[in-house]
Amino acid sequence: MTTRRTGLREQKKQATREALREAALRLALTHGPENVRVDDIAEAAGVSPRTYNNYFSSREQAIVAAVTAEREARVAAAVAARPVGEGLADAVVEAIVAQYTDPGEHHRDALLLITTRPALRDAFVDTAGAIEDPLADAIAQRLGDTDSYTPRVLAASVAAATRVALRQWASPMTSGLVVLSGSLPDLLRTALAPLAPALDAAEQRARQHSRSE
Amino acid sequence: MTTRRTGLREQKKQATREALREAALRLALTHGPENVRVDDIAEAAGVSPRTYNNYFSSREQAIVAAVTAEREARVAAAVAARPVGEGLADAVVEAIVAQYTDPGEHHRDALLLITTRPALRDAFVDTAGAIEDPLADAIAQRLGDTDSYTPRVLAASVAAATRVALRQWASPMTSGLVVLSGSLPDLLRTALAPLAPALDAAEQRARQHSRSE
DNA sequence: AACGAAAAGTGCGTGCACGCAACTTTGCGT
DNA sequence: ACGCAAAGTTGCGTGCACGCACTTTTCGTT
Repeated sequence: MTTRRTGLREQKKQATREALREAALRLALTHGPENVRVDDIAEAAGVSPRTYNNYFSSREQAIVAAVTAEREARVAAAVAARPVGEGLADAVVEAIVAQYTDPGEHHRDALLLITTRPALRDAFVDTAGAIEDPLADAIAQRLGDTDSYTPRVLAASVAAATRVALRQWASPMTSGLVVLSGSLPDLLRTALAPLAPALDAAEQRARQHSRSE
Repeated sequence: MTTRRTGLREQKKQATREALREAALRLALTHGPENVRVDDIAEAAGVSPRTYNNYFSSREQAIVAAVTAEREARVAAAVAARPVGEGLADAVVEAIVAQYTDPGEHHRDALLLITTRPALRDAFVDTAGAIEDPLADAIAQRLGDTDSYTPRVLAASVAAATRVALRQWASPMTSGLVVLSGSLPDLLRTALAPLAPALDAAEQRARQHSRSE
């Protein structure tokens, strides 16, 4: 046994996953989300309805996945790729902002749809939780701390702050008195700022720890 | 109009809610969670199945609620009740630990059941999210900061750290090599510790701000 | 090349969540 | 005391999530 997760299998699996989420988004855009049934998505993707449910556990999840696909892995990779001289707080913030910054906006209409419907909005906000585990690994790597809860707590907090920013960004900008939400990168920086002291403190402790042993 | 949320209505509502969660827990304990249908819970509580679903959106939620009822409000109240001289980080940590520390363990068997079944375990861990909004209000109160995202981000982070602690505590203590999880208060303090710098820094900023205006 | 185990896909059946549209209860204003 | 508006309850119908058992596909091994 060499590498479990070998080629053709995983490849087809990813193809099916992509076909499903693309079909879900396309149908949601053309007919409106509430007029798309699971069977339609499955049929459009060429699989059985039961198989659809092996990949996504809700219609909203499938639709939103077309926009947020693989973001969790990219965030973790982005953190790992940051220069070692950079502080942990900056590294995390920049990595997240980069991944949520819009690259040309292929999905402009999709995002409009998502922010419009509450159910999709919720599903979209919840995707922030997916970065938690990969991010915890990346932070643990940076801190050289693989056996305490600190990386997990920090990653969970970062994910939580990201959720706050996403919810604000996607929320109907309460018309009357309140300001209309700024750009997503600005919101993310603002939401993540309060966590910087915690991230930096963890880094300090990690340094001291590695120096003393 | 004085106090919306007047007496008899809300009273009955709470009574129904309590009847439902008590019934759910009792039936789950006697017959096992997977042998309890929604209709059974509703019937035992004396309401229609449809009404059950107006209160809880899953069987697991109802069962777990019997143990975690009103915890969110109590956490917020506990934070508010802490002496003003105390640092924010200490206030929050002590408030949470106090609310999750077991008062006599009425629910010992219930907790055993919850930690045993994965579905119940997940629902239990998720209840930590409920403290987010009330805690945000309490923190905003303490900081005198009602218009920035900081309280919401801090509250969300605290909730996230709490989730980490709960998950660890309720997790099957992977038999073999890994240590068995410590007491819940200890776990909570450990999980919340990395956030102390962020909480204290926010408090510092709040003080400076109020001094300069 | 053939075989056997593991993994992915499928069909079926069951219980459930939730929108909707009555209907009943509560409580405030007069 | 009365009546109306708001809040809560209920039954119905629809689509869905998911466990289970079975078929098909993939892939390492001999």
